[in-house]
Amino acid sequence: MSKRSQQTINTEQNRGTVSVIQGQASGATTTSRPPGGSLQLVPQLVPATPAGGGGKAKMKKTSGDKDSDEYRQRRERNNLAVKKSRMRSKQKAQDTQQRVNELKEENERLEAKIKLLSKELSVLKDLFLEHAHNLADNVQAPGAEGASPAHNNNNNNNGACNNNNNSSQ
Amino acid sequence: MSKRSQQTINTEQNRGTVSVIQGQASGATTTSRPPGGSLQLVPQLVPATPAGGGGKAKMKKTSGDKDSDEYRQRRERNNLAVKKSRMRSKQKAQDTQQRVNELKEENERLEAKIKLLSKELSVLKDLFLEHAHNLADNVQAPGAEGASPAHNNNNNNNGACNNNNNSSQ
DNA sequence: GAGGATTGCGCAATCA
DNA sequence: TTGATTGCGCAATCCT
Repeated sequence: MSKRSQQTINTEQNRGTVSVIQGQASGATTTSRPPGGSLQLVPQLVPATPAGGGGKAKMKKTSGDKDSDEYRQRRERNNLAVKKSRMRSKQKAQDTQQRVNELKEENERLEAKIKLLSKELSVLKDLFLEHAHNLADNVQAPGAEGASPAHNNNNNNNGACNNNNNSSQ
Repeated sequence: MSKRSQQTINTEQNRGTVSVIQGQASGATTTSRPPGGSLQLVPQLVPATPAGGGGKAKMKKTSGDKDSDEYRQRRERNNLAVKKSRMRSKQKAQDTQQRVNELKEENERLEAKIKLLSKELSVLKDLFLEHAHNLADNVQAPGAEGASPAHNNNNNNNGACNNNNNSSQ
């Protein structure tokens, strides 16, 4: 992650573009007060013109700082890249949000289905239980011969297997 | 929306304006730049006046453009607000992503549950069907004993176990 | 090592 | 008026 940025609000052609880098002073939030002449903390200056010596900074077109053709080209390309990147980033965020919505819907559908299945299951189980009871009752009555609850049922049951399952919600 | 912020592209005009890289503190942001010299310390004032050319430089402390005290204060506050806003934005995006993950997990759980319930239901239904068939068989062939493979149900019940399984969807 | 992709940051316009 | 958002450009990195 980058940290330092420096924005030079300046302009081309002024040969004096300088960037100052200031170390971070945490906590200092005060408004900068122009001190009479005392220097503040550590601001380090970085001369923007690497040109050697105090003379003329003469940058070639292909390497000059700031106003060279190449610089502008690079900046422009970067600006483009930045735009593109941000666009995609934004798009992605949007997609993610959409995904959340879809998943939420899906979840609701699934929950509903679970509810339905559960109800169905419950009904069937009840049916079974009821039936089993009936069998048991009827088995007890006649002369038992080692009747097991599940098999060999002499079931005289007259109907009584009614169950209404209306899964209503 | 905003469009033209000229930070750098503005051409000519201020000739000494320098920008500072400030870490985070709001402190000194201004700089002056003696044209040619090597900079070592940072005077806090901004020497270059933006209104160099034809305008009148009239900067009061409380309304001047660019270098006024108030301006700096406003900028600083805004920078702070921007940071805050971006932080929140980023946090939100992160949360959204997290939400997606959670929902995905939840979905899987639900799907698994559905699968389980479906299986259970299917088993019960089969059981039911089998039973029903047995009953039918025994009703049809009362004379025979030990006709059905699994159960030996002597069930006089006339079928009639009505099961409504409305499985919709 | 050149060049696109990201990212943090400050500015300014705009919203609320 | 003031904080919150948002688009934009710059520069430092990151990543190919």
